[in-house]
Amino acid sequence: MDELICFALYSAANATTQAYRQVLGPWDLTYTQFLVLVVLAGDARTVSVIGQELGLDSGTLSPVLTRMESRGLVTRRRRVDDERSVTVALTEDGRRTHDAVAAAVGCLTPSFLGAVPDPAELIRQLQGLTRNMKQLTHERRAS
Amino acid sequence: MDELICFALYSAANATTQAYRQVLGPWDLTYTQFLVLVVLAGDARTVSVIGQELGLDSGTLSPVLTRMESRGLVTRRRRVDDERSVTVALTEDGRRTHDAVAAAVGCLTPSFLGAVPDPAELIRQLQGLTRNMKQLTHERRAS
DNA sequence: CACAACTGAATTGTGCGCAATCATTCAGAC
DNA sequence: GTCTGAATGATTGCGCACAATTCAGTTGTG
Repeated sequence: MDELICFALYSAANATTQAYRQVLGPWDLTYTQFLVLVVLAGDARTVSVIGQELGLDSGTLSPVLTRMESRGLVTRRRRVDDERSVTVALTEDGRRTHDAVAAAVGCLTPSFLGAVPDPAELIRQLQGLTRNMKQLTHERRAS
Repeated sequence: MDELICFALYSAANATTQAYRQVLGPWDLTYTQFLVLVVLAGDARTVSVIGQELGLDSGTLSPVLTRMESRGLVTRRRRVDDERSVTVALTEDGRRTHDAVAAAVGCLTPSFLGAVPDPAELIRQLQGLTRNMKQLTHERRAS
C-alpha cells in the first residue's frame, strides 16, 4: 500500500480537499467552486475554457455553475457572436468572495511548505504525471 | 493557477484515477474498489480498519462493500466476539480478480516513473502533506 | 443490576467527476 | 438555399467522499 504512488497521491488529494473544506466552510464553498472563482478572477471565460483550465467537463461544470449562479457569485450569458458558447463572469459579490477566500486559504500554506522542500519541483513532477496519465488515457481510448 | 500545489495535486489525482478507470474497465472495477482488493489481499479486515488504511469512512465504504459483496468479490460477516464489527474478506473470485488486476495495472508504472525521478521521495512528501492536512483539519475541528 | 457514554457500521443527503446522450448552433460542401 | 458534420453546453445516471444521523452493541461507573 505504502509503496503505491497512486495511493499517496489519492490520499494527499483527499486530505487536501478536506482541509479546504474546513477553510471554505464559512463561505459555503466547495473546493471546485473555489477553483472556479480563482479562474474567473483573472477574467471572464466560456464554460469550455474553464473546463480546459481545470481539466473538467461540462458534466461536472454545468451543475457547479448553476449553483454558483443561483447564489449570485457568477453570471452566465450566451455570446452574441456564437450562441453555442456561454460566457461566465464573476459578479460583484463573486469578486468580493474571491478576495476574502483567497486571503483565508493562505493559512494552509505553511502546512504545504512544511512537507515540501521544493514546491516548484513538486508541481513540475505532478504536472508531468498529469500529462503522462492523460496521454495514456487518450492512447488507450483511441486504440 | 499553475503555482498552486493543491491544484497540481488535484489534477494529478484526477488524471490518475482516470487512467486507472481505463485499465480497470474490463473488470468493471473503480479505483476505490481496486484499493479495497489490494488491502484485503493481505488479509481479512474489519470495515473500520479498512477505513483507517484507506482514509475513508463508513459512509464511503459501506456502499462500496455492498456492491463488491453483491458481485461476489468479498464476504461480510459480523464478528462473534463483537457484533458491532463486520469482518470483510476476499472470496475466491475476489482473490483471482485481485491477482489479474494487480498484474494489469503494472502497465501504468512506466508513466509514473517517467515523470518522477525519485518515487520514494515523492511518496514521502505526499505522505507528509497528507499528515499535515489531516492534522490541520482536526485542529480546526477541535477549536 | 442500571444507565450513561462510547464504538462500529449503516443510512441519508449533498456535491463532485465522468460517461453517454441530447439539442442547439455554426461552418463548409454542394 | 440545403445538407452534413462538428462544436458547445446541458442533462442523466452512477459511483465515490463526506457530514450528519441513526441504531445496535459494548463498556465503564456506581
